[in-house]
Amino acid sequence: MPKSAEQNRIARDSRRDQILDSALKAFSVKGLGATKISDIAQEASISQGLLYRYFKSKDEIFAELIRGAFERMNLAANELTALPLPANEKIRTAILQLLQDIESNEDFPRYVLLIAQSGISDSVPDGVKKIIEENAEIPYKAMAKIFADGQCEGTVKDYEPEEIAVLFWITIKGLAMHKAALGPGYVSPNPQMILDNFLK
Amino acid sequence: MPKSAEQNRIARDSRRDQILDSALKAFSVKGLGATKISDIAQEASISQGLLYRYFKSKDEIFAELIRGAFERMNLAANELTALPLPANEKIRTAILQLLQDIESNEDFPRYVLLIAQSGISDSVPDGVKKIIEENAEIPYKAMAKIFADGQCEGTVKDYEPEEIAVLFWITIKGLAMHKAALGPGYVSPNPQMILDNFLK
DNA sequence: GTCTATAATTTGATAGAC
DNA sequence: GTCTATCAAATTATAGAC
Repeated sequence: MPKSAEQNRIARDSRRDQILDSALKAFSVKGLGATKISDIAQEASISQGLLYRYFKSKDEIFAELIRGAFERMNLAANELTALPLPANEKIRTAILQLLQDIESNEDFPRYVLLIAQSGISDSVPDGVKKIIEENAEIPYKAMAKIFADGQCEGTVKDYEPEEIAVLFWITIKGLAMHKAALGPGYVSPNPQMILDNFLK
Repeated sequence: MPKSAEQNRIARDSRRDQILDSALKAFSVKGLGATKISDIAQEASISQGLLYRYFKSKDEIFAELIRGAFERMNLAANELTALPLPANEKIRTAILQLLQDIESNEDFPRYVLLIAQSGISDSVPDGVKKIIEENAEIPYKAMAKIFADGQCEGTVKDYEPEEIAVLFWITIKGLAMHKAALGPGYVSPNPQMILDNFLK
């Protein structure tokens, strides 16, 4: 009995995901420019030629990963904003969740690295630049709004909400990169110390 | 009259410095793997061939930059430690100086980026890996000591000194990278807000 | 000291067999 | 769908002229 169209699609998607996952590992460690197509193929345990059945180029794989990273981040930001909680509880929830992700979700620091690298490098493909421009500010604005709400509620420190949001995200990015650089044996910071930076 | 040996050495050193400076610009923006020798030569306005009169390879240039970066950082850490001030004043001095460097010293964020990239990437040359291993902990230990002193003096928050030191450095690194990613028009954070994270 | 030209190598992408 | 073989382009590094 031949495979159904549905089965074919699922198999194809799973192969695609496998390649994307391998590419994420490679890109996050070596960067876009230093990652060879052969690195990705080897990590995915497939031949170099087969990879081109699923993606047209290295840049396309990279763009797909960045797109996915922002999609998840924006989804998370929206969910957080919509939570029926006072601002200080939203902040507590966000920090605990993000620290948890850094600790135990292997892909999370990789995505952070990917976005950090893309924002800095000017040698990313044009398509990716556009994605970054369209999305880079969203998480900052989302958190700035929550911090401003918290100030109205009297629970958040009295600095400019935009500045607090910058501090918030560079702390998260910094911790993710710190873990990526130092590996599993890194000094995991007390979540209360992080919360302390933002809440009264 | 022929140039003296001394004059020759100075001319040679200045050319070397010019190449290193161009390489720092290129590496910090594109990363080690994506930076081509021709990029560096073009940035320095010299031919590709001439570059090889001063450095054996791209890796050698990279190693030289990393070596220099750690040298400066360790020097600064030692000077700070030796300052005849109470711990909270040392911390204030360090933060104000580092924020100032991020703002107005163009090379500073570039060095931060360089070290951040080298710590994460596993495709750095072996010589560089050794330099990183030997030096990576020094700034963390120096600041942890100062925070511990400050706790004895009653001016620093009561979290683990090692954890505070991690938070300190990821904040600095994060701000440097944030500026590098967003360019001159970035949101510059209130220094008092940063200080607030560490001092009682 | 400096450049141009080029050799040698690496790498991205394609073609064709199974 | 998958792999091996191969082409074409890019890149490092060297050689030789000025």
